[in-house]
Amino acid sequence: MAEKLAKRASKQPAKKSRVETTNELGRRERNKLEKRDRIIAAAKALFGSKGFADTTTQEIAEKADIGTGTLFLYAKSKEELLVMVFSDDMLEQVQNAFSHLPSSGSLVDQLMHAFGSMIDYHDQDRELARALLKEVSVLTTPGPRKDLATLMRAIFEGIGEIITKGQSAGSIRDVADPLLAAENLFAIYYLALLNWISGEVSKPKFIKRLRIKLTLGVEGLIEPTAPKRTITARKPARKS
Amino acid sequence: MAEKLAKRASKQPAKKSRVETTNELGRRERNKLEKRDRIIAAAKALFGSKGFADTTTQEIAEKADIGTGTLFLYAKSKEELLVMVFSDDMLEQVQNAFSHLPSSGSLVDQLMHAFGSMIDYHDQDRELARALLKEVSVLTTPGPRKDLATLMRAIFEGIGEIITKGQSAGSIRDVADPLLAAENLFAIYYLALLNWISGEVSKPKFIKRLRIKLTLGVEGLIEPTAPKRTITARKPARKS
DNA sequence: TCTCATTTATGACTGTACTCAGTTTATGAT
DNA sequence: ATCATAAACTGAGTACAGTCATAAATGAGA
Repeated sequence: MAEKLAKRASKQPAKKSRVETTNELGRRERNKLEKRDRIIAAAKALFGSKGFADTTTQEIAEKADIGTGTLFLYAKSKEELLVMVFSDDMLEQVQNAFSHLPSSGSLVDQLMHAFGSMIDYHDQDRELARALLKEVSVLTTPGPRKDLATLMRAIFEGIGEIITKGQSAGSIRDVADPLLAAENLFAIYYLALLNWISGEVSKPKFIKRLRIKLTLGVEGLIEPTAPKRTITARKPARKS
Repeated sequence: MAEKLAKRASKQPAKKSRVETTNELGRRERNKLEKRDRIIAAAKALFGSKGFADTTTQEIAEKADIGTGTLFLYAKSKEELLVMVFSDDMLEQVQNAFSHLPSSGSLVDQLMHAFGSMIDYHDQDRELARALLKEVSVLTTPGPRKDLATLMRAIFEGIGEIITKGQSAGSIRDVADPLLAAENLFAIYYLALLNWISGEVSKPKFIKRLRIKLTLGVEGLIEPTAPKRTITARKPARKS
């Protein structure tokens, strides 16, 4: 749930300034928001029951009680609509995943808890997840781009926090930039997810393997006795 | 170049056994192969000149001198055709990237060389790369699946070899499974690539950041003084 | 209240990916 | 050669995402 009302509330509310009788939005904005909600609700319902591919934009428009063309004022394409519909959901899911972490357990355990929760989410509807991940992997339109950026920030901050906890507990190096490390660990998760959702491996196998990969990602590849780390990129002698 | 002739040569050549006048394939198979080549050539040319979105399947069929319907006997969809067309190219590119690695240079330097070469490849035509990566990220149909699997194996083996070299040189831990590590490092590359191709960051920034991320990935997050590594997943006390 | 400009909505229409019923072509057997 | 069977091909037709010219709704100013 949580419909996120005041989303694209306004570009410029122009100049209703001065007396401003109502703090609320004008009829225009209210209608638009309400219509947007109807569209999202209709699309979510249909995608859920018939699947993404088998749902036509006509059907969505009909169910949302708007004209066929109107739909495309709210989403530039069917795919963008898909992202629009589920980005709220996913954000909520992510916040949920990071909010009740097991206070005990290793760094990897904590990561697995968070990722596991996201995995379960996608596992609810594999077909939909496939369509969604495909769309989300390469985004060009600014609307969904922004939504995804928000989602990613939430994820990276969540992971970053786990890492920071590990740092203050002493098991994690301080030089490791938590945000950067978060991106790396997420990358490991994401690619494993894509592979899983594409259908080759079973869920338990995927999860087991993910844990091993994350462990390796956390521990690194270098010999513990090897020379100290260099966090800034180091340019070789010279060339080109 | 390199058209990879004997690809999907045959399922079961039935039973031309016995006398077998020609070691070569029958007219049927030859026609099919030749047609496939024409299709790939036509598609590649058109995608290159007009872009993926602006090329119609009609045009491709026309240029390949086949009927509109015939095209879809060779590729289930326009997207699958795209993957078909470029998976050969990419494999070649990858083999090239890993074949002349700088013999000197750190592990990260070597990785950057290989990935850099792939990045340049995608940089030739961003629009096409976007379409391709989007399609490749989530694959369901078996044809492209197999092609991608081949590609990935080549990549993982290439990276794996770099890692193995590092192991025998002593800087890399022996317990680290090279294949697993390769997957992790590739994941870091791939997500950065997706982010770049989606248009947010500039190429130099992307490359610089990638190097830092890979360095972090190689060095890991744990305090060098921390307890020894556990490569097998370790189950917590109990729960659920 | 009545303009009038601007924003939002609409559905008939268009372009195109993909299908399918019918046709052609190759092949092995006689 | 001739036939029977199966494999491969074909393009007219279909379904549907997305467009666009026109219409309705809204709100600001008079």
